[in-house]
Amino acid sequence: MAGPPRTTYRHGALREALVDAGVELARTGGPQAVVLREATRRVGVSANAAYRHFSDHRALLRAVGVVAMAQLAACMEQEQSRTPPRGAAAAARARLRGVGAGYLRFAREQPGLFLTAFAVNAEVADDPAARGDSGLSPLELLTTALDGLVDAGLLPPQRRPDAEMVAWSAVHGLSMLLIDGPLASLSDEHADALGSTLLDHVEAGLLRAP
Amino acid sequence: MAGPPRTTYRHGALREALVDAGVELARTGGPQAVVLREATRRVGVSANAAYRHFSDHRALLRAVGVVAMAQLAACMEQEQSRTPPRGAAAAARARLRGVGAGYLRFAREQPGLFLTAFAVNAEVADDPAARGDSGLSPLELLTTALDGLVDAGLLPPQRRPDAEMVAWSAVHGLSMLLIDGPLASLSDEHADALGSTLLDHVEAGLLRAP
DNA sequence: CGTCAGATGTTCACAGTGTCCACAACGGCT
DNA sequence: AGCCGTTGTGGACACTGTGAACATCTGACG
Repeated sequence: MAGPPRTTYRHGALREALVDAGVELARTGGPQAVVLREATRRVGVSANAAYRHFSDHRALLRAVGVVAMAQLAACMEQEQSRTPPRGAAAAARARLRGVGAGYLRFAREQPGLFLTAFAVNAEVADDPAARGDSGLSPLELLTTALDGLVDAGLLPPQRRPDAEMVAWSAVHGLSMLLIDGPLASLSDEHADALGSTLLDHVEAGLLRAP
Repeated sequence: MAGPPRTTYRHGALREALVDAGVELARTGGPQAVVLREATRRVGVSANAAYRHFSDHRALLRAVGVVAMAQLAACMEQEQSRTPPRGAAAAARARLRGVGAGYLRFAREQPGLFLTAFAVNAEVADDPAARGDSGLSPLELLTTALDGLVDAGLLPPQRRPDAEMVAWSAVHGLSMLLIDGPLASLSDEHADALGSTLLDHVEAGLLRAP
């Protein structure tokens, strides 16, 4: 007499499923598109079910942001391991370059996720899950790369303080301008070239004059 | 016998009033806070009245963004006229510095408006109203300053291409990081110092080595 | 093995938002 | 005076986030 047993009960991984749905929404539509009800709809669950796993709509957005931040870190690491360096100094430079290149690439290839990561940046930055395979957050990857440059004797110690903020500002700003700023209509080639130029400038501003 | 004559009819400047209300909302709450119904409520008019002047909620937001962009330009101009320069070369440098300092100051002092201006950046950038007193948009102010540096012999012509994007990226990125990024909790003093350091780096990266 | 508490999902409900449509008032035109 | 386009109103709808009460499942404990 009882109806068919509900398949939605005890989903088992509702939280992950909702985050996945949210990530997909963010990927295609940015932070604005990650709407709680739509995520539950995609998972096939009632809207309020989400409230058993997230206190808030914002909590869901934050969880999506954490995933996005982790993917950013992964993208940076992937770019770092692209060209195996030879020589300690070259390796240190390549690691910084990888940080910047990965950042820019992620912003171009996944603008929705990129924006989502930074829409909740302050609340996500130090989440233990917002890390890449190496266990480092994007900021830590940058910091590590800069420390490596100091160790290699390429970055004068007196220029080390706040260097991450200067470098980060540059790539972050360019990313924003490329995503929906005045540079949004640039071709991929020009955008790549501009990214390269920008990274050159950053290095020029930081590294010890040869 | 007819009811009291309506004061809301033929408002005369409803569009401006709605934009003003929207600006106030954006100022205190950022782009998210500029909600159409609240703006009409503040003006004392029915919600649908807005649709006689804006096709869309987004159109209202865009109008607010234009005002914000104009205020950004004004802030930059104000900073430029702060310290009267002596000597052509120093004047050229001061103009670039003013561009960057004004940008950073506006982002710190009016984060809501700053974010609103860039929330709709692509649709606002070339609006004729998004200008300061000099009639120049923020980007044009920067371009002009850089051209001035070339004329003054301080910026090597081969480094001129894309220089605005490099410079803009730096200040824009720092602004974002200061507003709701990992630098949001910085004291004003530290933020100012960091801004100064960043502008130093930008200049160092651009200008001809002495 | 039966029962009961807590976890998890559902339904109902409400306020708030953007937006559409039909209507009303005003004011300048002929 | 009379008409018509402009501007504002009222009501309605779909959608969102969110709270409260209810239902169902599951694991722990007797």
